[in-house]
Amino acid sequence: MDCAVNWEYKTLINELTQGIEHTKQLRAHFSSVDSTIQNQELLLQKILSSYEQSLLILKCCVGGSMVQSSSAMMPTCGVIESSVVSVYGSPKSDGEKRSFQDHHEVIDISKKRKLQPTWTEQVKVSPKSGFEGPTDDGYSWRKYGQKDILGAKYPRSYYRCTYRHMQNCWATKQVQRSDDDPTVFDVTYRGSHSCHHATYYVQQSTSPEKREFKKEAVYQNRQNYSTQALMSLRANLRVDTNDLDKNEQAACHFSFPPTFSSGLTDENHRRFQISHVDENLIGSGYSASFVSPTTPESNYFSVSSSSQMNGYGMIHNLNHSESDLTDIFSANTSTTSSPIVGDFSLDNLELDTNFPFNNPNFFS
DNA sequence: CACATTTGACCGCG
DNA sequence: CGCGGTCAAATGTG
Repeated sequence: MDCAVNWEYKTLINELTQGIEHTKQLRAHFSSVDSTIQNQELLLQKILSSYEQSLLILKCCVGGSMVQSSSAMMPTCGVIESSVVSVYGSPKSDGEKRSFQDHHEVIDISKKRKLQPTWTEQVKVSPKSGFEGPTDDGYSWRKYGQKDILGAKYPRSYYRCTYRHMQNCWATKQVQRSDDDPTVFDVTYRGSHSCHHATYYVQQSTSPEKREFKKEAVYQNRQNYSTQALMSLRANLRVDTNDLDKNEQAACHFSFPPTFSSGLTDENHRRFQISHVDENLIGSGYSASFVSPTTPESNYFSVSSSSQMNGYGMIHNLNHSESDLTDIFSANTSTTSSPIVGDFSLDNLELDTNFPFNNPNFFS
């Protein structure tokens, strides 16, 4: 399947290009008075994300031979390019989708859905917030259903990304109030965002009451997270960030690429943690083991047999499988490529920038 | 009018 | 066949 190889190749190029671009931006930030630490962290995360994805692609492709992976990866590595994304769409409606629905692909859809990484967190809301549910988490969600669940006191709400159609973002989440503690909501996320709208609080399209909801806690969470993420990055990415903390001023722009672990949102907490799991799972050098600190009054995470707990008392339930890779790839770059910067050298990164990324022959 | 939410119907899976 | 997840028409909201 040539298109799969092609996709992998393109994605790889794209990711590495982004990595370079973001690193360059980061370098600019280091010498900029206007740079905030958050900006720098964001960029670092983007960079890391790009390299992680590239690594994963390489592992997928090299590990199990390109030919094999082509057929195997096509569905699972989540081709979310606009031309193909409809595969993941509703089994009903949309003539566009039908063109992809030969027998194989129908199976793939179902597989894909199942294999999408899911993770659960418990979000405690303060009673004064009115028990409306967990606040917005930096993404725009649109409710598409509600169900009474057997044995549960409260109905479960289903949300999908507002930008599902506009940006082919297939992230969904389910919110269910805990039976025991009505101030606690179980939020199950499925799939990761490929949209560009994972903004802070700027362009919220959620309802006003939601917007009001617990922003401070989330914000604090993000801040803490960012710091931790930065620490981890320093440890894991081997980027020389010694000067990072020195620049503290603000020039905020958030336009997150739909990469696996970018941005400063809660959502990205989760992604980092997933990547940590992937490391164990895949046995790769996947090294982003971010921890997600939290404040007692904000988010906390549930314990279960499959949970991971970090040093901050934050726990994630991660239902994962090898095909978590899927999501990494499905979170793929809808950011289209930034230009390759020829004169940039990543002195502190252990990456050969002379690598012939643009040479298709490398992959053949 | 353009969104978002609600809610009953539908569908696939176990 | 029941349950959970999703769809989509109806309704609500700004």
